Amino acid sequence: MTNDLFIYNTLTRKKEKFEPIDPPFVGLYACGPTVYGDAHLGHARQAITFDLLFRTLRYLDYRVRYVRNITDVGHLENDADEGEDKILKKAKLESLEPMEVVQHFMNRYHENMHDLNVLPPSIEPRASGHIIEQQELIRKIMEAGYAYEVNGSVYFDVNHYSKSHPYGQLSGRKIEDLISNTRALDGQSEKRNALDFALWKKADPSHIMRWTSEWSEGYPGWHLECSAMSTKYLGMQFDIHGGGMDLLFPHHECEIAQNVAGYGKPSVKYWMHNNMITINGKKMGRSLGNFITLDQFFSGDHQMLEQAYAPSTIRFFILQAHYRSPLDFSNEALQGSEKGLMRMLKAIEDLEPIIAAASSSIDVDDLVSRCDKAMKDDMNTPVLIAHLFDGVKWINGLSEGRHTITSEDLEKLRSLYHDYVYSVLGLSRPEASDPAEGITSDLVEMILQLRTDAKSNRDFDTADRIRDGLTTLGITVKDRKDGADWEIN
RNA sequence: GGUCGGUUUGCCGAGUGGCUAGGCGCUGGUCUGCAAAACCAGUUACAGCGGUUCGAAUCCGCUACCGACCUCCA
Repeated sequence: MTNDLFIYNTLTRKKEKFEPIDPPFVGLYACGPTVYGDAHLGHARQAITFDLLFRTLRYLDYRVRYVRNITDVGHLENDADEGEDKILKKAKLESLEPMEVVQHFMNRYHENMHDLNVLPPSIEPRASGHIIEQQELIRKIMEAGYAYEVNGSVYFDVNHYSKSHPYGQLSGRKIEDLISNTRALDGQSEKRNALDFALWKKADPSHIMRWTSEWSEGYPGWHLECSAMSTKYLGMQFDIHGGGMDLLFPHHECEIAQNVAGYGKPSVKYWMHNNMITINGKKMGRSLGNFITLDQFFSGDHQMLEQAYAPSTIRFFILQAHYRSPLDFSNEALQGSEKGLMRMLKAIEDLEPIIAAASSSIDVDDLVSRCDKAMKDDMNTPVLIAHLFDGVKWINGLSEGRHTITSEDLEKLRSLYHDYVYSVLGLSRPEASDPAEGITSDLVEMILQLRTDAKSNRDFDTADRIRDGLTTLGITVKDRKDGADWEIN
């Protein structure tokens, strides 16, 4: 089995063999959320995609430093807004300190990520904590001659830069097309060219989030933080930079330009982008207002949701599509994922009591290598999951005596599911967190024992009355040969 | 308008020039006092029209429709 992982590099538009700059170390950076609102399904996809990559790389024995930032400053509403950023706008609205808003939504984001079994990154830097580094980078870019100051604001000179460097390579754009298609917005008169983007913005008097600098009291432009923080923690050259496809242009394109202008060469070897979640065929996003937050999914409290969905169901739903394909939300699809996940998890539990035999009637090695191949093919989780479901059929066959397995193969099969389902895919059985759950459980067990006794006395009236009573309470009884299982609906 | 991508069976979604993706649903069956659950089996599609090929859903062209980005966005 080789260790060759292939990943799709947006920069070259090809799947490439992953070769770290300094093996076994891997530097991974992914653009995290802007914390001015609750996280929605799209944020989950971004986080899960790069969590999956983080887990996959670790599974392949790489030593990974994963940096995922928190944007807590500097995202301009648009250039015409003259100094009011999103954080600040929300803060005014709710009469809170900007940092309080940031803290609030950051905490909630962390809770959501925990629920989704997204591992904490190695470092989670915040833009507001790296103003010095960002200013440093602005100076470097100015020294190199690729930025200019106007009225206390500093802009990147895209036109000048593009004369000696390719601009638009990552997003596949041509500078001429960009020039002819860029909308002329109000308040851009300061810029030499409509394509130029802000590195530093002078704050207007009403703007409370501000820092001092040699140019003005102001705040950094929104592309700058990722350039500054990624290189601070991962070095001038690092392996992988990820984010949502919607960040490709202009955000990541600008990042490349900033790094080349400031540091002399590009910093990122592989660019990876996850696709969007759609809802009724349209991208789910804050700006469109058509999003469903993760909390709403978990509670079922949204008009479009027919029920609550467990975090692991959401995770499985996302992993059942390839990260570069769009994924359309629907209740039907989510319910399908819920059922499928339960079936998979049940099979893994059923793996435990299986007893080994002298020979195997199933080809475990083949299954292992198919799974391995799927995962190393640009993290093809839908195919991996399809293979794992093939194995589920085998496990059921083993449980029912239709298949046999040697102890060696059984061990392989158990680690296969443990490694892929739990460690790499990061799936888990939805756990009951209600403290009353334990007592409920004991009570139901006790009642069911009475019913089993009644059944063995052929007192089916009593048995049925007990079952009907439990059904009314929302407890489904599932008879086995030697008793009964149950679940709360 | 420009750039890029997509259109797969009831739904969600993989994939490849010739060989059953998978899940859900549905249908049938096994098990069961009955039911449910579980398990097993069945369920063969690739927008339209041309072309290349022994053979295309898979390659090429055109058409239709959809989406993303071009302004903050995961």
